[in-house]
Amino acid sequence: MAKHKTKIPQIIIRRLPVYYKILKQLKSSSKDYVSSQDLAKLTGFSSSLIRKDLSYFGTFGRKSYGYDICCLFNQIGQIMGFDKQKNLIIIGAGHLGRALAYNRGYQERGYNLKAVFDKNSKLIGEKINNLKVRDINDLEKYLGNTPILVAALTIDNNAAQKITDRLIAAGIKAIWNFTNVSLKTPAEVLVEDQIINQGLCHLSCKLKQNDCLEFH
Amino acid sequence: MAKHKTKIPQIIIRRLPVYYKILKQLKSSSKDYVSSQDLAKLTGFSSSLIRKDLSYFGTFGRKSYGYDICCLFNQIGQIMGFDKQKNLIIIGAGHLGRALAYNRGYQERGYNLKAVFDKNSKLIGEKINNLKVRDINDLEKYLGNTPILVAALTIDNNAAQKITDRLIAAGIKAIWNFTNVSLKTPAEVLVEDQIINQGLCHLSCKLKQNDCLEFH
DNA sequence: TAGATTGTTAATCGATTAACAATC
DNA sequence: TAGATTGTTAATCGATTAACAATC
Repeated sequence: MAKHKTKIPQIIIRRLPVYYKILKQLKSSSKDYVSSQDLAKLTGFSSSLIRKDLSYFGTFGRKSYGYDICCLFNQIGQIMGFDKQKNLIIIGAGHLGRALAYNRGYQERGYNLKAVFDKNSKLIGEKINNLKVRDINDLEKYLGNTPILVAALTIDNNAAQKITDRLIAAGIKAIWNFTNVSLKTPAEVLVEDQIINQGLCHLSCKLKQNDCLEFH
Repeated sequence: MAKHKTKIPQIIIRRLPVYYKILKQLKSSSKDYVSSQDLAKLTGFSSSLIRKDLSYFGTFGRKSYGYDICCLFNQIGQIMGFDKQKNLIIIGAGHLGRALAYNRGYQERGYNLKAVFDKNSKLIGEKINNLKVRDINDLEKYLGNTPILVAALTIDNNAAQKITDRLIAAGIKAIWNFTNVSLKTPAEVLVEDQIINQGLCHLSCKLKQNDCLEFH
């Protein structure tokens, strides 16, 4: 796989999971190769764009055959770093934290869910998907003993920045942020905002444009 | 508010919720006006882009003052259709469906959560956030009696397309899709894919670029 | 071979930024 | 008034598409 000194454009990063998902489906089909035209039909992107995206990382295709499905799947997995193990914790054992604890899809992407934390003493000790809920007061102690890269934040908005500061002080490298707070972090700490309600905003906006909102 | 015959570009639609969120925060501050420069600092977009975006919908600003915070907040809410009531149901009372049932943020955007459905007889009748879980077999009957615009889909992948077909046959106009399936729908039915694991993909990709994955 | 399909270049399209007249 | 800030135009930048030589 070609290594790049320059950063991968954000816009390509956003398409990689789409390719990955389609290729995963194709893996269980009888075909070995897929052309950029086939991928265009399945992704909605143009075949030209797909070839351009893929050529950004190296030359994966075989002229007149297309792309080896398994090979490309693995390559894209590697480009996204799925072959590297990443330990993950969840902060907040509420409804959303709980749903995340049951999320499938960690392993496939190289994530290991290691712990769930909460401040509510009624929840501490409870088992969620075989993980004991830990006391948030033990956060620093835990992080001192276990190398954790990523923390999912599913807590109240008003506690978000405080916990973020503690996580960063304890060496966390990335935050998967489900709160509505725009977290302040040093440049080297990654934040991925996962705003659930954004989907509702987009739908509302598009429903309005389709004139579906007039008589409701 | 200026009405447009042409569609709002997707890229602007994606920024509207960001403006909305920031303006909501500003509303509870002591200021009445906000300049495009202030908004630039808060959103990360350039002031030029912000003025351009807003001018797309009309002229909201006041030269030398900036934008009236409350007025702009309401305008953007209207542009996104938040002033119109939209009934919503959730299909699937698993961990994710449950989390969605407890989601705050519906009302503010004009959504009313009306019902939760599941196929599991053990769950049917249970109360989730004051909503009784209904039998999926009663879906058509229910939709025949109650006008519902949007359905959130939090069910198994292998049931997703089948339920989608039933929802569309019963008149649903938009699907908030939490499954991993690329749903096939008629052009006039909106689908908003909310792929939870996409955030994990992006984080992994960026961690790799920051060389955080080497020794884990 | 003839047909298919890649990888890449050049052309096009669209989005962002810079700049500034208008004006509060 | 002088300073601030919008709304808008023109310039720039970046992303997508079209086209095609290379080649399997």
